[in-house]
Amino acid sequence: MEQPSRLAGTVRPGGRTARVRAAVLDATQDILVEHGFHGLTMDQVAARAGVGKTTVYRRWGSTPRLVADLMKELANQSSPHADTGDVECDLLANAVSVWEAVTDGRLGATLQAVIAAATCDEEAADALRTFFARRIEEWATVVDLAVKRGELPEGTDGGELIRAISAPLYYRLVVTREPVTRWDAERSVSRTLAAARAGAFVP
Amino acid sequence: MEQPSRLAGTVRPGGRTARVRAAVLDATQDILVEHGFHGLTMDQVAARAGVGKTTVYRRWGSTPRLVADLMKELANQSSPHADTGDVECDLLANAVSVWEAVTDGRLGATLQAVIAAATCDEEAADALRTFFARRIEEWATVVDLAVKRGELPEGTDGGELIRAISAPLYYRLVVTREPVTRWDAERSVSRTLAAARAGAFVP
DNA sequence: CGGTTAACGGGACCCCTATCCCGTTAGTGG
DNA sequence: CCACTAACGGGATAGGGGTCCCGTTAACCG
Repeated sequence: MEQPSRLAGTVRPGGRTARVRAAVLDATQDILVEHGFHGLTMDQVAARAGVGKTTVYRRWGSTPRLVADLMKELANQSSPHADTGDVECDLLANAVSVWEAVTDGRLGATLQAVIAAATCDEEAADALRTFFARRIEEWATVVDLAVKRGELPEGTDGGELIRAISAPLYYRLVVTREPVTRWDAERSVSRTLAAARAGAFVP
Repeated sequence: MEQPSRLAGTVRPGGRTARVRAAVLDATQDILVEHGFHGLTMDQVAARAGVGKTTVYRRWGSTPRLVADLMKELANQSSPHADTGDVECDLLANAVSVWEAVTDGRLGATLQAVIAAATCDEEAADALRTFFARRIEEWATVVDLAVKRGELPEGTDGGELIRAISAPLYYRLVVTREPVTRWDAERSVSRTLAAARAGAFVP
């Protein structure tokens, strides 16, 4: 149930271990797409990945921790954003990437699974917090640059602005469960930008 | 597993049935507060409510449907909002009521449970959609009144404005899992209002 | 290339949860 | 007040997910 102790003996991160990890994480994502988080069992993951059930339990312990590990893996594949020199373009790129992530079957299913897992597992919640903290921080830089260029008021809080852009999209996805369209992404950008230009993001 | 057929024979909504329903829903909420949705089992609900396990299965069938029913019950207790004659006041009241709902142990636990249940059960998802659709519609009226008074631009979309106010709060609660404060509620109002005054909510 | 041992795999076991059967209780209508 | 039956309750059963034990495999190191 615990991650195996790394204190006694030597670690072996070599070939087989890495192969097993990849197979298990892949199988997990497949099952999430097909059955969602509620339909994810250690049993199925093991069978699908072609590994022993015991192995999955030993290394991950539970489905929430499995999903948390998957999220950490995806967090590392974070694609760097473009900096076009125009805030509206940059922020639209951000909103659209959120929309795509949420719409895309594979990534969307994983995101929703982590959100579900986070409600019952602190490790999954941490993975989620870390993931978004990093994403927000990355995108906040384009706001800072826009402030330097004079496109937005001095002192505009970049992190809060980025949050404000994706919030309506996730709100529709998870809370009100309304369809999320590209149109929603575009409107969120223009609305948030209107508030920002009016100085609403300056504390 | 199905709701018992109401076609053959007579329905008996009288004393005992209503008492059982109330006891079960109460027990459900208690368990949600203590253990969350993942720790909710039909067994515990039955035991806690002091009713037969069979009864709970017969009338609700699963925990997501139990939670969905609880949500419908709470939706009917929807408290009407005040209309102070000042948009900012009204919207602040809205944001604060969301903040309180999310912060309050009992209601907050239930809300998060329904959100979790909605990811794996269509009935729970429906309950959620219905609940929010109604709430949004109710509060949208204060926006319409403000437009009539000339406080906001003609054509402002009330529903979207209300969504925009609560979105950041739920976003923090469910997605980024950051703490939600009254300060967040206040900022959300002022930012959304700034965008609205700039005409960002006029299609 | 061969010994050492971390890591994996198969299968038996166990507990918890869902389901079923049937006897009992108590609303309902006359 | 009585017959009727919808709805409830207890207990026995079964199925599936999780745990454990121990033999096997293959990475690491000299």
